[in-house]
Amino acid sequence: MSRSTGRRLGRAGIRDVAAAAGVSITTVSDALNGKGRLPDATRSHVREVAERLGYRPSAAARTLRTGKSGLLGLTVTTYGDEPFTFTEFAYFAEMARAATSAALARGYALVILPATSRHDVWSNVALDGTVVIDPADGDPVVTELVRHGIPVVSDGRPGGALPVTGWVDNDHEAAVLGLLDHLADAGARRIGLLTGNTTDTYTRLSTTAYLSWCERVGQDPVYESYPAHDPCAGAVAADRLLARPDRPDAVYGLFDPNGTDLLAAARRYGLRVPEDLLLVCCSESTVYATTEPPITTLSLKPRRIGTAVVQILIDAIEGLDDDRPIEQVIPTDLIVRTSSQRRSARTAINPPRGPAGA
Amino acid sequence: MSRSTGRRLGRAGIRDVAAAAGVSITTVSDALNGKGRLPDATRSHVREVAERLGYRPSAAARTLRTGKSGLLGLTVTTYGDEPFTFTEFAYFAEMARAATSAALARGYALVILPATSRHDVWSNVALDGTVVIDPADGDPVVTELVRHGIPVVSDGRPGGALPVTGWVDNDHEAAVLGLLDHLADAGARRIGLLTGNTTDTYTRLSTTAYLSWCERVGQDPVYESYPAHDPCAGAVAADRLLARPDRPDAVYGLFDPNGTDLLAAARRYGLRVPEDLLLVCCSESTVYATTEPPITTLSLKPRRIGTAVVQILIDAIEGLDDDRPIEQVIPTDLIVRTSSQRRSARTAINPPRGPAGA
DNA sequence: TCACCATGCAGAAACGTACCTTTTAAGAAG
DNA sequence: CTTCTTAAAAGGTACGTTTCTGCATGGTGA
Repeated sequence: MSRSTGRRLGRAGIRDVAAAAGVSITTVSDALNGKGRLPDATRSHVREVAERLGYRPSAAARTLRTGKSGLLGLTVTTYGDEPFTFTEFAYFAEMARAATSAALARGYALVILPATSRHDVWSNVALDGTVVIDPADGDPVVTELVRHGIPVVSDGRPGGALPVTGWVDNDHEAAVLGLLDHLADAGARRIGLLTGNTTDTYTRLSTTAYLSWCERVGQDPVYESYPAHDPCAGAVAADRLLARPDRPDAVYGLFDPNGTDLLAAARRYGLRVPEDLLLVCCSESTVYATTEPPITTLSLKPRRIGTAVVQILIDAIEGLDDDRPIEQVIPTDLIVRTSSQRRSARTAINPPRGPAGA
Repeated sequence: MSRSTGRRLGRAGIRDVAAAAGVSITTVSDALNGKGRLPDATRSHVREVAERLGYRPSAAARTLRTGKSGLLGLTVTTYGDEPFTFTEFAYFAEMARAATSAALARGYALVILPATSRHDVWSNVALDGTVVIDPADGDPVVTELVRHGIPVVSDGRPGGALPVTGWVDNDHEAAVLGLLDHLADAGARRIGLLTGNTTDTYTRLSTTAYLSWCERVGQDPVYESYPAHDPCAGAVAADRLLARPDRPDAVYGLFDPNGTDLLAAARRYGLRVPEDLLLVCCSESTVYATTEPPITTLSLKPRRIGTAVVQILIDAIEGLDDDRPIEQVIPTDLIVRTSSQRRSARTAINPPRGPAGA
């Protein structure tokens, strides 16, 4: 009845465009989507009419029809008790940014979703695939998604035989070993570790790599751990580490804020960096380039990871699986600054030197 | 034909649940959505069957039918030439995090979208509403959305008579004036400003507030500006500012990294903070609590802003407009630390809390 | 006994699009 | 003139829900 003439109060639909252009619905659809075989005259005419009516195709209808929504989930698992720690550290922010850019470049958009969510939120959005950051072993959400045929690519090697479509990760063991060697080369005799008591893959692999390195070189492990989600706990743990009787002469901090925390702690104990204490910290933040002294950092290259994860995911969605390897290891980057460079790597470890004049 | 028996290869639909449960589609829908009038026996039976079949309602179909997708856009305008500077600073990360949490708590999810995007990405996702961070005057995307009846709430007072549904912002002028007064109280005679040459509202308002303050107290303005999207330019500009013949004895940096940049520049010129130079910086980062010395920061309270923006938006979507004011001003928070406290101002405010002896 | 009503459920019409199939028109080849 | 080929466009169905309307049934008050 009121079909061909006036829309009630909603947006203009494809029918209205067809009526206004004097063609059929099929023609409009084909003209707008560049399909079918239509003369350019018809095509441009339809386009013009659609533009004039302010026609915008219904994403829901298109998704229903085609089965593709153009949406990718971005899932962040929670650390500790925090309800939702998205972008808790610079790493996540950078990674999410790169993933968003990469997705957009291929016509997809990212939907931010928490790993531990009520079922309904996940059901209410049609996802073509999902990126999972650091999934827990046997994550029920991931299992469910894969069971329903939705591709899942994880940032971080999945544990517990999680059936993901692919993953991207750093070689954390190699990174830690290389970093510890670097500190030892700079003259460190006893290297300490500031780590988290969380069970995520990154923390676990890094810590075990540290322990195995210690065993290899015959050093007693010296480490303090703390709940990574508590910002204050890091400073306290840093203090604890430097207060130990077996105080280390070099420290590696696994988390982003550890660098400034350790620097502050060193100051409180009157330890000079790098003369009395070598410092390295895993961080993506640029502040460590301008601290006093600048601190050596290990970058996990979140941008490359975010990009790679999305590429693999979209390839899987579009059936181009053979393009790229399903598993990718991104090299880390040790940015060496003053805090890990002892002036004389070979001479006495603690030469009494006054501060260089201005 | 092959309708009631076997789904071809896709997911189980509501029809399959109805058939398996021996009821009608209507009954399944009502049972699962808690509508209609059904005895609890039927309801639980249907739920059980649906669970057994692994039934997940199609979000696309539901959206098409109801007109509500449960998705909110989160739009970030670009700074300078950068293609997409999401979470360039800690502010965005925190704000996005809070917005995501708030949305999730009310059953919505956020879709990250760039302000300057190809049309098709915006068309491909059904949005119930959109959050826009710091929209440009007369932003075409915003105009288009509003014209299509989609609620838009902005973070930042919209300029150019942009027809948004609502907005949330700080009182930037008041914040800057209060901060400058604080520096003057601490003994500053000539306060400099490190600012950006971008045209966004925050930069503009803050800069003009600085200029009017200078005029009021009769001080010549001393400022340097730089392209805020270039990380290196900030350090250079900080250096420039302290190299001027009319060197300020206090500086306010508008952007997050300015604090460390200014601190590094001060060190290069042999200026002690706060003795020779008072420092304040607008930042959400926690690193400034542990720098040497700790730096006073102005927090814009991104979490409160993110939460408020989402609440207003969802209220508008659900027609609860009368609940909250459509425009909200969030107070800023000046976190006073050593860098802006001159000794003579009062006695020692911060007794050095060294760790109690080992 | 007869309305009458509440309860429990089923039928079927949308929602707006994409695409498969069919029709029409118009030349070209026989 | 017929038949074949091809371009151009129309018809109609399906995607999977929600929801309006309506049909039974059985108990209740008059």
